[in-house]
Amino acid sequence: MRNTVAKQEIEQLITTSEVALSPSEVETQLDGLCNRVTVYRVLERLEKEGIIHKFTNVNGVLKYASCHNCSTQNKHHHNHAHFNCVKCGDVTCLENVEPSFNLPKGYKVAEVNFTLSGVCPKCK
Amino acid sequence: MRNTVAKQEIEQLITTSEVALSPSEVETQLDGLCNRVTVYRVLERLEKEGIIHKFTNVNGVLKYASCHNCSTQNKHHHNHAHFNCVKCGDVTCLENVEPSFNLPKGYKVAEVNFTLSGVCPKCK
DNA sequence: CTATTAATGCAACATAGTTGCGTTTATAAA
DNA sequence: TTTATAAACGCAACTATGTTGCATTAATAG
Repeated sequence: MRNTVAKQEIEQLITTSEVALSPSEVETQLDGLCNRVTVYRVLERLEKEGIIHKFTNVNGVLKYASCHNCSTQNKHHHNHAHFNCVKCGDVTCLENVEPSFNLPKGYKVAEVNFTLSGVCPKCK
Repeated sequence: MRNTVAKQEIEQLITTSEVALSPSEVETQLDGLCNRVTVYRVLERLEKEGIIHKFTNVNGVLKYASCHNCSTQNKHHHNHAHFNCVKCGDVTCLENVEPSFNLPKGYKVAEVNFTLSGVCPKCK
């Protein structure tokens, strides 16, 4: 992947952000640095490279966040929980929260999307 | 809520369906019985009445499914898992699968969205 | 410095969901 | 049974989100 200006800026934005960002939020924060389509494409590529991960919030909105732990492990996985605050709207990774569950036989799980909504500590 | 034709048909569709349905899937199956906007509005009302529940699949697509267990309990809750098969595309309720997890202090959970993707027993 | 091709911008399109408003119709009351 | 009322509906228009094709630009290897 080429080291373009758009890639640098978007990667920095996501990795330094406290909260997960949607493509349109990224676009807004870039303030015209690049085209809307480029935002989608760069985010897609960053995710393929394993630099960031994606998931959907409780409303079905696509969100991206950076990985902090996964790079140190053998296998990348993003099965941790995400929290969607209904007051401030922030979506954050709860990297240490992994759900446990018992599936019926016959199901083969590839991905886990575990998003909680409610009130975060800041808004409490 | 008035007992309209659209309400009857959509309620029956959702409750008899083996899989969760999106608004557009409902619209297709109704085959012109009512307007697209009506589908959204009826689904919304059915959900408010607690007859059906909604959630988003792994791709962020809104899905509706009927409640089988919750009406017999004191409190309605839809914290069970949903399974999204990547082969057939079906999204089904796993009504008996509830995730357990340990949240950090300060978070107050209102809703749980727990969607697994992978291969279902039929497609295995 | 040059060639290659990844990356971008633009325009156009597709899908999903929402809103306002005039009309229809289920339901309760006369 | 008829009538009044407001819920429910249809239509049109709009916003947001995401995608695709293609010509142009620019990062990088040689």
